[in-house]
Amino acid sequence: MVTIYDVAKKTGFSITTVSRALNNYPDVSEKTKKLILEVADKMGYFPNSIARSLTMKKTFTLGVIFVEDLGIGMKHPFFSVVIEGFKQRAEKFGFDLVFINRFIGEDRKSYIDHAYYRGVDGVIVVCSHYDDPEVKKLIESPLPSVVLDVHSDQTNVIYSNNIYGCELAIDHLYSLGHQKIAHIAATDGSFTGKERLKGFGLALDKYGLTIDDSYIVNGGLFSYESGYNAMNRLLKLDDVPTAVFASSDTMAIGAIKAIKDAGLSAPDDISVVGFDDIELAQHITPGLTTIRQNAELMGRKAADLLINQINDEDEDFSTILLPVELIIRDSTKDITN
Amino acid sequence: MVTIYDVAKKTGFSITTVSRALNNYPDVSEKTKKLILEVADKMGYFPNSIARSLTMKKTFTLGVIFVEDLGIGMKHPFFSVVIEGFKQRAEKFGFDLVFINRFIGEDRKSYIDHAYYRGVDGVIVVCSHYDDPEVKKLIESPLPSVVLDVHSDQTNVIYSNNIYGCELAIDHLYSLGHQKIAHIAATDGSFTGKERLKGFGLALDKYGLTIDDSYIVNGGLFSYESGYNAMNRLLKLDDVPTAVFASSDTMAIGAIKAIKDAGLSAPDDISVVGFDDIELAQHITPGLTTIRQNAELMGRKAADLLINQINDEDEDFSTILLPVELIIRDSTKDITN
DNA sequence: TTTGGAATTGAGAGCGATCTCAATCTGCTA
DNA sequence: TAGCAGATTGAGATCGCTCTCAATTCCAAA
Repeated sequence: MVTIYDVAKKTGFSITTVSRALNNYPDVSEKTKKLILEVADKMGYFPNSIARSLTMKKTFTLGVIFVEDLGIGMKHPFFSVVIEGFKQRAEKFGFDLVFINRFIGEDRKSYIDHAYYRGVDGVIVVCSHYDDPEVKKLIESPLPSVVLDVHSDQTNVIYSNNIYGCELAIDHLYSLGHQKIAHIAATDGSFTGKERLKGFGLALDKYGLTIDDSYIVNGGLFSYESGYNAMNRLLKLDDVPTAVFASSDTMAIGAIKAIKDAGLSAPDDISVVGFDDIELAQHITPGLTTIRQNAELMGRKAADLLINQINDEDEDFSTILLPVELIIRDSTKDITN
Repeated sequence: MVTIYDVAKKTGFSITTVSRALNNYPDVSEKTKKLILEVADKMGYFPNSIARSLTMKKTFTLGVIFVEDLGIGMKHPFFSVVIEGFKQRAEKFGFDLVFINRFIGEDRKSYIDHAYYRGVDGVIVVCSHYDDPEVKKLIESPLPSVVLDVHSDQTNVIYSNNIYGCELAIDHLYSLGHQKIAHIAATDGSFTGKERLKGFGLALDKYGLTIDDSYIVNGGLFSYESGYNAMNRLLKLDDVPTAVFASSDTMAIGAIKAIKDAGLSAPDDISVVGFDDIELAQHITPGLTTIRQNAELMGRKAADLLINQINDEDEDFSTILLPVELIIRDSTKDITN
């Protein structure tokens, strides 16, 4: 590795001057700057980020904290898209991504300790629980952060307009003649699950539909199995609903499977609406009608917000509400005639 | 941030001794070690990885290099699973993952420059092209590396038994009575694409089936669209094949779509076999018959190999061939009766 | 009580950069 | 030609840690 010392020796200037030239400071004469840059380039010099970080107390790395119960990590169909958007944007600004876990070496630590240990300039927290104490600690810490799918005044947050998304879903089902609409809720303590449950209630209210408790089934986690099991419970009801709104696409896909396994058809017997519009939604049969969240945009916005916060220390915290969109495919059906 | 100096001052020992105690060196008395550890813990001390890296020339980070033409990055249905396996394993050994791109700040650099800039201890190269010059440079460099889906004697490599996988696929189709078997090849310059094309040829040979050139369609990239377009070309043939073996699941799924769009059915008119067994494969209709690669295992093995290489500098390079498995679902059909 | 080797501890250099402050070098004015 | 401001350049500290080598302490054997 060629260091700044090597360049200094070769050019005859001091390391100070070399450093200045390399960083394009104004107080170096054009002539020497040109010379130094040339030599540095010829020698194949590039800075050592570690050494630089030590003095500057800035690493140009962003931490990714991925809290989730499913244990699927990067395989998550929605959040992997978010991360990719985040990554591409962050890289534009020269930031690299580091995954933050709860360990330092082999010792169990908190996320925040690990983030400080690595010296990341900021973190994005993905898929967090509403009241995870570690996330709370992190949000309240001075470390710049942006948190997805949580509401807070103490940091930057981004989430989709879940409430409106639910309204769109119910509007759609209602317009198709459905009145017996059930909800497969995610009650894993996530903000998203709560919001969508709330949005479901509000939307039913809008049409004066009564909310039958037995029509709200606790799906637990946002998983295929949860959706499958929840749907089976709905199918056992005396008065089976004609439509189901699931809190996520994964759940909806599980629900459709349960409907098929019961010898019924979606959408002929039961219409199903999901939430997220993951890649899979368009490929399954029937194509899943769902509420699209713009995952890529979520990632990009998160990067922008976080980097702004890092650069302007006293920037106020922002809350960004992203638009959602109804995507009509084949899992919902008009039952008016 | 509490540093080693703070702990030294508090305990009255020198930083040398504190460092030793913290790192569990044998040449500190039990008494002082215990005291130092206690105080450090009470003060909330943990090491600064940056400073440590600067002296040790080791960062305990692994670089992830994700070269692919599709631009989908972490959304890749197969490689995101590999990365997740790699990540979980690496974390067990105290390594964090950093994504390596081709930039340093805003300047275009090579992957290897970036890797050195970040000081990663090793890199995993995913989804690389057979003869990408940058990947080649990296493989030949002294930086420990493990490369997936490439063959090389100059570094550690891991890939699935593609040839055998093809044999399994053709065995299956042949046993169902198919003789007119086409291949949607990936000719994007990937090792995998080449191997599978070769494996396809070998398997046909085994049954003495002639290889009709028009039955081998150049799919280009491993993408849904490639599969779709390639299938359309096959459908235009005078003698349409009864079975298609696609070089990847994504392509196979695109092919099935093309078959449907042509008013035909998979598997009733044309049987389709994929390769990879991505998550989607089990959820689409018809469920995709495919050759399963163990992506998670691939990631884990990669981590083990890489970390071994890092720890034992003069370890020989390994080539690991992973087993594959035929997964029969509904996209293939017996046509003997 | 010496003594010598092992155990324990500490001083100081070094990792590769940035940054402050001081020194030197310009060129222009008086 | 002296003086001075502004432009260039450099010396040395610093970031937080590890590591080498030297110094000190300890304790059992002589």
